[in-house]
Parts: sequence; structure tokens; C-alpha cells
Amino acid sequence: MTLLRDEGLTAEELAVWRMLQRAQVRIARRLESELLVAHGLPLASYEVLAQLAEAPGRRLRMNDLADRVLLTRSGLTRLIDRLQRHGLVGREACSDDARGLFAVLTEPGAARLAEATPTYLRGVKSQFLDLLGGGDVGEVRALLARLDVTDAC
Amino acid sequence: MTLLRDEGLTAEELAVWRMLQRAQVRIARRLESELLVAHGLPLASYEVLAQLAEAPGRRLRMNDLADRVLLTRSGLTRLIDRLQRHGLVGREACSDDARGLFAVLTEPGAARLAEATPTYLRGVKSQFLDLLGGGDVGEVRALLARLDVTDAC
DNA sequence: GGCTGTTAGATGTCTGTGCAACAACGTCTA
DNA sequence: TAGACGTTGTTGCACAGACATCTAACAGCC
Repeated sequence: MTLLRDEGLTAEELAVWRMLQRAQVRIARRLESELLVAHGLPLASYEVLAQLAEAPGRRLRMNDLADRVLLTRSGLTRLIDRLQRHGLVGREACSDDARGLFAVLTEPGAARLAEATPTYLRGVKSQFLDLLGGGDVGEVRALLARLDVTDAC
Repeated sequence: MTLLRDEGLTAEELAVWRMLQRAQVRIARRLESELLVAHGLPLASYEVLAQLAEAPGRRLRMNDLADRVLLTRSGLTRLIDRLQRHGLVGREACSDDARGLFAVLTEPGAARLAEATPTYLRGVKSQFLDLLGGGDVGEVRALLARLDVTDAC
């Protein structure tokens, strides 16, 4: 464990990273399972629909969307394929860049999203916010914001 | 967005969850990619080796280990298969329960872990701790600890 | 001792995702 | 205008992981 000191870390710091990891994975798993049993919607699909719903014109470039839902472009291609097959999103060409494609939320997609959103929100509340306790949210936000470097990597 | 109010959430609270998600996923991705290029070791494999190294006798029951690395039993079976194929861990029977198996860290496994650990620690530092800034660690720990309910679910 | 129910791991199967390679298009420079 | 270079999205491929199912072994009970 002297390796820790060699790299200038404390055991506590390392533990904090592990806790972050555990927390995120477990919360995500529970959210996903709740969405799945109640609406047959995987978490990633929900997030795509939610991002599209929030975007102007209910549409987003594939690349842009991939960033927001933390998927590679290829991963998003397949996911949009699936959603399109179920009629929840469509693809539309982009007039000012012939390479570009928009993923567009369809009416059925919006309906499905509306149906699933209460489940999602309740999950976030019960699996995450309730555990945090009351007044800390701004504080947590500030901490996490530092990790959210929109970097050049 | 009145849905938020219906469930008693604020937009900020929802954003905090998304930030947690992004932070964890991105940090994990970078750690994994660093471990992969430098040592050909996926993050999950590293974590298994690390858990075994910390355990008494360098061994852990499959079930126990699966919990610690956030894998299902089946997932861990395959992962241990792979690691065993590369000689980094072994399997040993459990004397007091004939159903049980220990995953045991081998000497080559320990060596590989020792080799990869500086990369891992540097990654945790540069991708996570440095971004957090200095004195907050105890505070963050306290916050995350609340999410780490070792629950009955 | 023979049931019943539970737990530990392993395996078949399927889905999802990343990486590398590719084609189509845009952009910049000469 | 042409060519080099970067970007966007899709595809072939391989792999990792979840779920359901299976077998073996334990525990409790009559």
C-alpha cells in the first residue's frame, strides 16, 4: 500500500473514487430495471428520448446526441436503429450538411417518453436524492460540476 | 417540465444525477483506456485483481467478489475464466462448503497488478482527484457514503 | 433417511457496445 | 480548381455482460 504514497494518493481518496463508481452503477442499474419492467424501455433509450424531447425541434445531430448520452457514434447508430424500428424516433437529413443526420422524436416516441418519465423521476428521487438528504444538492452540484469538464480529449 | 414538480423534483436535482452519471462513466472510460493501452488490462479485470490482492489469503469467494466488483455471478464466472486462462488467478475449492469456490490471485497475477497499479492510481488522480481540488475529499466521502447503502435489495 | 427449499457456480443464448475501417461529404490551402 | 485533410455516420467484427436455466451441494424438517 506504499504504492499509494508513491503516487500521492491517500487510501481515502481511492475509496472515494470507488464509492462514486459503486453509487453510479447501482443507481443506474435500479433505474434501468424499473424502466424495463414498467415500460420495456432500457435506460439508454430513455435518455435518448429525453434528450431529443428537450432539444429544439425535438431533433439532434447524431454526433451531438452521442455525446450527450455517453455513447460512441457506432453505439448510437445501433440504438437509433432500434428506436426507429419501434417507431419512437426517425432520421432526417440535414440541409446544411449533407453528411449530417438528425434523430427526431416522433409522436409515439414522445408519448412513450411521457409515460416513462414519472417512473424515471421517481427512481431518481428514491434511489438517489432521498439518500442524499435535504439541503446538499447545490453543494453536490458544485462538486460534480468540477468533474464535468467539457474537455478537448 | 411540470412533470418535475409533480414528482417533487427540481431541475437542478435532475441535473445533478446526470452529472454524477457523466462523471463516473467518463472517468471509468479514461481509466480503462489507459490501463488497456499500457497493460492490456480492462478495468474490470484490474478491479478483480485489486480486490483479491486486498483480501486475506489473496482469495475471495466468487459470490463475494461479484458483489465487490459489481458484476453478476455469471459475469464474474466468465471474467475469472479469462483471467485464469491468462494465469492471473486460479480457482480453489472451499473446504467448509463444497459448493463454494475461491478465486485466488496467482503470483503472475500479483505481478501484473503491481505493474498496472501506478497507471491506475495516476489515472484516478488526474482524472478525478485533481479535478475535485484540494480539501473536499472528506466532504465528498461523506456525501457518497450516504449513497452506498448496503441494502437488502 | 428421505423430502423440500435454498444457495453457489457454470453454461446457453442473446443483446448491446466499442474499435477499426470505410464511404460520403465538407473545408482549407495552394 | 484540385488535392489533402478532417468530420459524419454506418458497418464488420469481436467481446463482455445479463438473464434464464441447470447441476451440485447445503439446511431444515418430518
